[in-house]
Amino acid sequence: MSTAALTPTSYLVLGLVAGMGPVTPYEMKQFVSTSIGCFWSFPHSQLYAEPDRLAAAGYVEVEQEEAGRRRKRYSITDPGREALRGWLADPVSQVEEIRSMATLKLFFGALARAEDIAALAKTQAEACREQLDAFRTIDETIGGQPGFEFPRATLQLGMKVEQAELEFWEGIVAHPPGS
Amino acid sequence: MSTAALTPTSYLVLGLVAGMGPVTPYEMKQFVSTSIGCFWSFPHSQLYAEPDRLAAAGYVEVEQEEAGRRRKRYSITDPGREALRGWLADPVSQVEEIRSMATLKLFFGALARAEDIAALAKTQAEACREQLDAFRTIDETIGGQPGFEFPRATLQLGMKVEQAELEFWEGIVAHPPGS
DNA sequence: GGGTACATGTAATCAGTTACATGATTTA
DNA sequence: TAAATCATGTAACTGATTACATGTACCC
Repeated sequence: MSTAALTPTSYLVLGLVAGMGPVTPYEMKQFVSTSIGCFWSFPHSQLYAEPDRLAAAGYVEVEQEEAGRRRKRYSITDPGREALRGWLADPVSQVEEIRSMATLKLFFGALARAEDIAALAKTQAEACREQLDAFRTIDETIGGQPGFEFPRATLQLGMKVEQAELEFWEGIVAHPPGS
Repeated sequence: MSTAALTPTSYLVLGLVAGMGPVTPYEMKQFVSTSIGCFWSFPHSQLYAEPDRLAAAGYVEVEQEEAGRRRKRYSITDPGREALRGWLADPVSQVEEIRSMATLKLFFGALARAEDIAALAKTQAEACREQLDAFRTIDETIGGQPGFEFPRATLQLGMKVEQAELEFWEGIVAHPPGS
């Protein structure tokens, strides 16, 4: 039971275990791919490594199947529930950085050829449109299903941000900087 | 001269060296803190480690002062310029994920107390407002200075995204999900 | 001339990614 | 029953962060 600080990934997994009940890494993987994965993706190997780290810290319990695939199934413990509660009760006072390659390239636009920047902006605008469509599809699929209000809210955020970025890149296409 | 793939940080440093001419890590640090740092921050130790990695790959040259602080000063080479050009000419077809702790907490909102989510939303809205103000101040400082059109454009993106996030969190404050 | 802030770097650690590898189940 | 694919993991690597450590210049 170490006291090592938990990472965002830790809380993500802890939240999944808390919300999904006794669960295997693969079940989490399935769920992630159609939900959180939209705004916080990671390789499935994390879903095998992190639960064991959480178990070592006493935040989850593991039970392994005796036969067949010998799956490991994780459940949250009281300390885990408490840690999750504490994390959720601590509001985030920082805003996240954009940190995108596209923005980085735009920043160095003066070193690029004008047509490269134009292509960048067009490609990004198109990517934003596709992402926006994908979000809308998911949003319609979820619909008004009870119990999904919060995931749905994050989707709304994704759409708002994507819309803003789309407008920005369209603006760059229409009026390239330094011209 | 290795062929290891360059990371985003590599290109960031390469772009700085290309744009600033023969430059020391500290000078890059100074510049970053008032520009790229807004949307892509990192510890200064990277500005000491990465140039040496780039030098090993032949993308930059290093010259060390003989006396005093024995600073290392880096300049871009022809292969480096070519690598940077190639990178800039390759449009980015993916959009970046949100990947923020605040969004993660909102996603798991059903496991939190209602007042925690309210506090989260209020705190985030306030943080967005402050960030927006900071961006506006920088924007006014840069003003219409020639040669800063591209960095300024990235600032515009930051403001658009921040504005969208602000509206979103204000919406959560006004109408909490699942109520 | 001593303290303080600025400037410059190194070392150790580690989370996250990449790549690999194998077992179980389905389907044709 | 062969092959494909689904499911489940492990091992190695490494970029990024954290923490440490020291040197230099300036100011009172």
